[in-house]
Amino acid sequence: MKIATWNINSLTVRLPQVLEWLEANPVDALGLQELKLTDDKFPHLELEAAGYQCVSHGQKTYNGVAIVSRLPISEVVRNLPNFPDEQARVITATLATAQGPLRLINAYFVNGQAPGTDKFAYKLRWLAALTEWVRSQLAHYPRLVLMGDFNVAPDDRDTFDPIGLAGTIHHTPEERAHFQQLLALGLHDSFRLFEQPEKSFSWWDYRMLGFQKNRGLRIDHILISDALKPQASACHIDRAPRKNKQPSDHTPVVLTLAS
DNA sequence: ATGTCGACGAATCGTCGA
Repeated sequence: MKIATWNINSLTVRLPQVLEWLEANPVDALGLQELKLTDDKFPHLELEAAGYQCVSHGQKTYNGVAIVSRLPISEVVRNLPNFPDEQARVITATLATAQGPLRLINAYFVNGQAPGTDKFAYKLRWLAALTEWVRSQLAHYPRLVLMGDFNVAPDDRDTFDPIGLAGTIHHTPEERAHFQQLLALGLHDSFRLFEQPEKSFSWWDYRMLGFQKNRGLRIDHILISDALKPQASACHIDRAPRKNKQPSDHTPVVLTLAS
């Protein structure tokens, strides 16, 4: 089975690309981030016609996440129960797979703007709350996936300019320590379980020909629990959608689990 | 620093967030 994550930067604008991508890449589950629409505007009919059930946690203008799945969805939790938040950033659900229940946490991590700002402080508080949520979920669901737009480049391989961008947002020691704390819960960065091309990125700035120059970051991740690790057979970044005429600034990451 | 997007409210652009 295949599971993917994609920050689509407005589902209103990108729905045709999502449908096109799913047709070419019929994954079992897709986590979306930055819907930028409310739940009443979520395009259930169009995705159902493509064979997918969806659960969403949206809001107007900003943020918003959804799980799009061919597998039955249950036990949906919106946002972090331990962290009251007006921003819609997390949706957690159970997928009924042939191997049993799989707990899927799909998140749009806080951007954080810059170290020293209020937004950065919010990012660190949010990260701490997320870690506790993942810890508690792992205790109940050994088969667990945490994926989404992490807004963290875990190490120097994950940025086009490790020296020039050292200490800036996505690259700070605090953010990277939080990423390591997530791994310490018993999770694995599935992308790094396999040999990958150098300079593999999942996001490129719209400005200054970022994609054309491959000035990007790897900030979209799929973390899998110890129990799922033996099943993982591949993980790759699909750069193709970034070449579309009106692309998202992010591109999908796809995990393959052997049955 | 920002050369790009997208949403929004109020206009036919300015502001915010990323």
